[in-house]
Amino acid sequence: MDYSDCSVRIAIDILSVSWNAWLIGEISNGVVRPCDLHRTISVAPKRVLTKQLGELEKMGILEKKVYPVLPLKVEYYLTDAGKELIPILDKLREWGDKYKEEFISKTTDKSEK
Amino acid sequence: MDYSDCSVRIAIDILSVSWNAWLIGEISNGVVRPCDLHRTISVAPKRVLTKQLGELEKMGILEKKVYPVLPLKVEYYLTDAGKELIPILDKLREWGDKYKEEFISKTTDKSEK
DNA sequence: TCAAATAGCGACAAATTTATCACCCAATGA
DNA sequence: TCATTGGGTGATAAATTTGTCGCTATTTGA
Repeated sequence: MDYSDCSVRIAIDILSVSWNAWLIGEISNGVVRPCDLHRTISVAPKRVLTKQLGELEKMGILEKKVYPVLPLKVEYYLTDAGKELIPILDKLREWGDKYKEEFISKTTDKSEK
Repeated sequence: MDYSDCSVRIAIDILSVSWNAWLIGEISNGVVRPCDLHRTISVAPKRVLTKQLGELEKMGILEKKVYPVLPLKVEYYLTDAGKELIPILDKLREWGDKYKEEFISKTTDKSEK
């Protein structure tokens, strides 16, 4: 997988990484502090979320705000690039809702290991 | 990564797997025979494309037509579910086109290992 | 008879991604 | 003083995904 300057790939690569889509969704929903994100997406290891938040910031999807108060307060916001991923996530969800059942029935046959 | 009945995830998981997005794109473009797909997506190992075509068929994204002629002729077509991924891929491409430069400049700093 | 084209599979290795574990620092409240 | 909250890191292990290699089969054309 490395048709790396392909526009489609760039977008997919961002959304497909571990918890990114969920993170982006929650942040656009107003859950902007790391500790709250940890609580909300509690199945994801803390370390991983922290790392992803950093990556997404570097990529220009998120913007980090650090308030110089104590206890330290940090917030992440979507950049314009990040905001424009939301309608795409909505489309993906629509597609998923529509075909989920069919999809699950077709792929959950034998194995189940 | 296993919020597995999540609609968004299901769609992303399909598109993010190795050559799937490209395969779907080519097929919707009229490149429907395995041998032609191999030639078109020549950077991808033959074995991998074959496997993915099978997976996409099982998932209900592709439909396989085998013509009982020799030399054996096989064609893959998009199902309705598959066709409905095309506009989403277009949106992803649009997003990528718009933010690609910015993205690349922000992520191609140090490392380069 | 042999090479080439078409379609495909199994087993294993390499690479990448995710997760785990144990830490650091600062400040607050009991 | 000690546990708790909030933010974060480094090293390494586990898991998953991708890729490699070598095969099988059939038929056509040289």
